[in-house]
Amino acid sequence: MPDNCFIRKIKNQLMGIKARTRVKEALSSKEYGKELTLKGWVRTRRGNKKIAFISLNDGSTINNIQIVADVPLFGDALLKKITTGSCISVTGELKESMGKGQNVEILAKKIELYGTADPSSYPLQKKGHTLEFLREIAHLRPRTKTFGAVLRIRHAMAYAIHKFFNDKGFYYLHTPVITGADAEGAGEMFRVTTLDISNPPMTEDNKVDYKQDFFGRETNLTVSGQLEAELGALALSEVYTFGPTFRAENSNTPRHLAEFWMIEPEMAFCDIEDNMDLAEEFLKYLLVRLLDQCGEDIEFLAGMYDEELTNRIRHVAENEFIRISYGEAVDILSGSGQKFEFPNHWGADLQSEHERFLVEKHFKKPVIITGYPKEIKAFYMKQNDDGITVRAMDVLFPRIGEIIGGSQREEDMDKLEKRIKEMNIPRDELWWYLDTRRFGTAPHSGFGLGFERLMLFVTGMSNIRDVIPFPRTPNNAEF
RNA sequence: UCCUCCUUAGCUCAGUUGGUUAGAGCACCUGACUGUUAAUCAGGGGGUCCUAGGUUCAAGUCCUAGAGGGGGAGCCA
Repeated sequence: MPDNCFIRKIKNQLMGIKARTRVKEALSSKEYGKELTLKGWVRTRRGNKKIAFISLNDGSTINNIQIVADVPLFGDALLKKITTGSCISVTGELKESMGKGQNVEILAKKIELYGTADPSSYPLQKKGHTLEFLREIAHLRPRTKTFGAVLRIRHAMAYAIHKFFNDKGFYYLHTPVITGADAEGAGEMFRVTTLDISNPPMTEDNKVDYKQDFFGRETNLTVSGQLEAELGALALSEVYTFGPTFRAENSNTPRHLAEFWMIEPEMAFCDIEDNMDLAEEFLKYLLVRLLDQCGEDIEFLAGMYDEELTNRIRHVAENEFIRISYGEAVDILSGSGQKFEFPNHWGADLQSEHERFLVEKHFKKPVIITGYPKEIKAFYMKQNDDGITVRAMDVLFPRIGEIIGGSQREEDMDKLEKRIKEMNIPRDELWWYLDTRRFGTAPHSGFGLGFERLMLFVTGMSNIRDVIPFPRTPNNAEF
């Protein structure tokens, strides 16, 4: 019977990696006396003439492992080069630690220096840095505890999203990143072109001649995969997308990115109630999994940035979401006695302050609001019989506001066409979308979850630029 | 895009009613120290006070414009 170590060796060989133990594995091992090889980046080195202590991290866990090096054995020259930020390989014996602060350590027998990091120019110090400063060195910030934690959580959430939908029988649909449609009206778009923008070909009536462009037409980066996801749902029944999304809005807020990731499930034979059920189950699933799998990282972020983080996650995971109509929300707001900067009235969209009041003060739970006036929502949303509201739903979370926006879709060809006309949407560009209503239409629903909004909630970070590795915002596309 | 606050050493910041040579902590460099825990102790080097104008005998400090950043708002996910 092969032991775990043997299996790991085989796995590592398959991956083309020489046998190496990850820091996470070493820290939880009790095989004292065993010789291990660890590789990683140095967080700090301290000590005296006789003995040196090196904190090593390889990103497998938030915790560092302590390497103990006998100074005479390795020599001053080598140890002096092992500074914060340098990369080393250490082979040594796993030991119970004599010192406080860690259970195990590695007594080094061999140290190989892969890469030095000049201490006078390496920007990361062992002291804490502000998040604003770290944004300027986004190429190095994954080496900090905070961003290590955030990126591990980001991975865990992305994986959990795929697992949730896969286990429910959804198919992952790859919708296009480059789109020819500018119909959804979800926001300003980034143009995609290979034309020489300083000297584009012109038509006779002095307009840019996109017929000569790469695709023979105007194209943009997608603002949503929803319309294409509907095509998938009306064939495979349940699909979801999970991909990059682009908005060229000049939004300068801690909640907006020009490039972000969105998850959009779309389900045939599904009404607005089923849609809300799925959204709630989905979010709770992710939170439970998060607490189960990312405990140490969450604990660190809670201690560092947000004392209430764990409680808030648990509270949302364990409580029913409140479900109210737009009309009820308006009544609660006007009857609340609360003074708002922008007083609300029926027909106007809810302001951030209104959403926060409902979620954080009035209900103290996530709230799902449905039945918005059709005037303030998109053309594709299913119209209610009252003729004035649509089956939209917004899921509002504490701290971050709208985390999900969705709806039951209008499957009736006549109603949909009428709405397209009323809202002046170019019908010709949507012939393929309308075809699904011509041929075998079906009731269906879906929603969009902003991945980074979810990340804000689960990490306790307060700026969306700190939950994506390389944020793109107005005036910033470095790295 | 609007409102508001900020920008001084590598980092985080102090700098009085405008007044000599702009400071601190950490980091860095040198040295000391036999098990450290963001090690400790002693010493040292380090400045385009965001940029450009202006007011003044004198500007880090006051005024104007611009750039960058934070927070709030709008748009939204």
